[in-house]
Amino acid sequence: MKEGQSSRIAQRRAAALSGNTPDYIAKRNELVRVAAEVFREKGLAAASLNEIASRFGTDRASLYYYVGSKEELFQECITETVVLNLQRAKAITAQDISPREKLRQLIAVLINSQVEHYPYMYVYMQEDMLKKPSQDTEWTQTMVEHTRRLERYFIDTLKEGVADGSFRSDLSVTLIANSLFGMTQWTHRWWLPVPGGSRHSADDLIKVFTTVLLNGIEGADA
Amino acid sequence: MKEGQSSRIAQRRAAALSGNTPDYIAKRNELVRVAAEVFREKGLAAASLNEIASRFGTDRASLYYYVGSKEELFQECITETVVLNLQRAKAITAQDISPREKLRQLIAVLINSQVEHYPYMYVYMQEDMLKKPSQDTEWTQTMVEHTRRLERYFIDTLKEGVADGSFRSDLSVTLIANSLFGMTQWTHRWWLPVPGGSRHSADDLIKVFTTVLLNGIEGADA
DNA sequence: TTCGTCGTCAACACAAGAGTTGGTAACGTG
DNA sequence: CACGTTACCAACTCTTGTGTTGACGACGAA
Repeated sequence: MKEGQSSRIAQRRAAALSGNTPDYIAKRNELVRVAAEVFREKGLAAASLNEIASRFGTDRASLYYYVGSKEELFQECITETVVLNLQRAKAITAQDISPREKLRQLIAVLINSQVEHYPYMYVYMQEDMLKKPSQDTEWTQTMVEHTRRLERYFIDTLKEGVADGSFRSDLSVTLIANSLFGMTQWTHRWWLPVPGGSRHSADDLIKVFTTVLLNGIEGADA
Repeated sequence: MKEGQSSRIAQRRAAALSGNTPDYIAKRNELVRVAAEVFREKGLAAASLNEIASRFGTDRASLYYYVGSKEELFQECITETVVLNLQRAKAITAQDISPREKLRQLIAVLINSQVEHYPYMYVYMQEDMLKKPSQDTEWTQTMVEHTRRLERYFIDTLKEGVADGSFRSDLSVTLIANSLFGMTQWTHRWWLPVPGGSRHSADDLIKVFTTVLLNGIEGADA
């Protein structure tokens, strides 16, 4: 398919999309949801449109009535959640509360976003954005930028805590931030945020992560 | 290719392998090294034998003189390192030292293995073993088993520390172990263990991870 | 020099998957 | 009931990638 042209199915898709009918939108969202599940299970490359279509209860060709390409489907899975997380982090750091409380809330954002948008965030975690300098599309750029900004909120909060004496100053804030991301993001490998998926709740994770990070496991029983 | 049969190239490969010539072994190892790099950059599914062969400086068909399949190549990248880690963890926990010191050494094992066997461990990190219940091969089973055993050494050490009062008892040791794995394994996303790859050394990471985990960031400057 | 094996590769067969086409059946609306 | 829209799909093309074949030059040993 050439640059400016669009296939017939693309035209009909555009028409349906601009028509703004609730049914169409709803079904498209449902498709994205199903796709995200498959992406999570298989990874981007190994997930086939055949399987997605099958689980969606329709034919592979029909997917193109809702979405232009596999890549678009993947991107749909991610963008919304990332942007939302960014907004939340911004709101949290803007509050007039202690760095410790900010950090607690920031950690909660990461964990909760996995619950709320399950399985969207899983997809994002698995596909390494930094690993794709080759595909230097505008979308990729934006996502990398968003990730950096999110990281920034954590680092700024840590620095704030170091400045006011809440946090010790002999450890690199960058390394601490990465420790923190490690704890929270790695959950995608062992924790299923669905009822019955794990014997630990989201609150359990938030409690342990914040406790370990803020107080360490050496403290006396609280 | 049918079950018991083997292609001609497979026969010649077997012959070369049993011949035990140092040159052949060395070149095969070099191939595995190159393949691991590509796997790390692209992921298993997206890495093509074409690219691996190209970087290896030969034709794709020639790869089959050294290795039977893409999957075999992938498995070669992983097994050795995992087994070595397991041995080290066993030796560490068998020592007559404090749980704290055991934990410190265990963390060092994880980080150092990333340095020594870079980029092998990266590959292992990216391909989720637990995500492959479909391909229930013997090798997969073994790897899952090894992973569990490694986890066991960490959990046992944590329990030991809880028992002797070194560690607080109100946090799930499972969750703590997973926090710890998160910190260390997530490094594959932001840290390059090569000279000039990062401004943080392996020892920097080990120090911060152990400090954060054992003492927490709230302690006074040590 | 002759012969074998070593490492290589051009060329092929085969499979899987992405994206497109040109329809069609169903269904609501005039 | 006629008609347009909606959602769908059988069947195709095209691309990419894996694994195999058969042969060929190089090089060392007899």
